[in-house]
Amino acid sequence: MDLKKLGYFVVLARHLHFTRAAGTLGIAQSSLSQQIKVFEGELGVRLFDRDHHSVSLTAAGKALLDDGVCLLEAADRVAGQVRAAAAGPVTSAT
Amino acid sequence: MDLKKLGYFVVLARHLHFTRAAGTLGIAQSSLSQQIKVFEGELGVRLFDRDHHSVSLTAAGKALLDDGVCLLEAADRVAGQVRAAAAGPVTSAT
DNA sequence: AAGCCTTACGAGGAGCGTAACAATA
DNA sequence: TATTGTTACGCTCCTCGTAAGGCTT
Repeated sequence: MDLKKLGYFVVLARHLHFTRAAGTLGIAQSSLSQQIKVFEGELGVRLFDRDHHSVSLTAAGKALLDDGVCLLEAADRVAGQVRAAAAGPVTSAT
Repeated sequence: MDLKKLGYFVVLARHLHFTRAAGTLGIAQSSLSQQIKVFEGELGVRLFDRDHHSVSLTAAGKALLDDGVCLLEAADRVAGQVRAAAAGPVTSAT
């Protein structure tokens, strides 16, 4: 489970549009296509149904969108807490 | 926040011994040393105090050990749930 | 013709191993 | 000297971008 690819997935899941999602992420659209495919391969699950003119989430994709966002936020929070712990090891209160 | 490096950190934090931790992880000891250093750099925090014959957790390291394990487990759980969602979209009960 | 996703191919960076080095007991 | 952690160097794989291809409207 790679957090980087998970982030790509979340952005794409919100746009449901490779070109725009790639723009948001600041990478090429083809790279996003590749990474999503790799991510699906790693999970062994198809996350999106892509027809030539419509991208939609599969059931697995919907499940991952919910939990994935939480996971990403949790990771961010942990990083912040670690930095805080290093800066000022507050025992309990202010 | 890279989950792979976080996993390395957790194993090292439990062994408090680079050589053994590297053995557990199945990588070279020097590689572990490098990855931990990179990880510390990414977080901007020192995780371990290393003397030549003793490795110990800093305050930040201890904080990360607790939360990091949870994060890793959460990531694992999410992956499992996604696969389950793909296999059998159980609405509520059996 | 225009828009959208995918595949092919090449460049750059990250991760890893081997080897060499420094310090402690 | 044996053990432990760090640094240097080279290799391999992964990620990304550009270019070309195929399908739909």
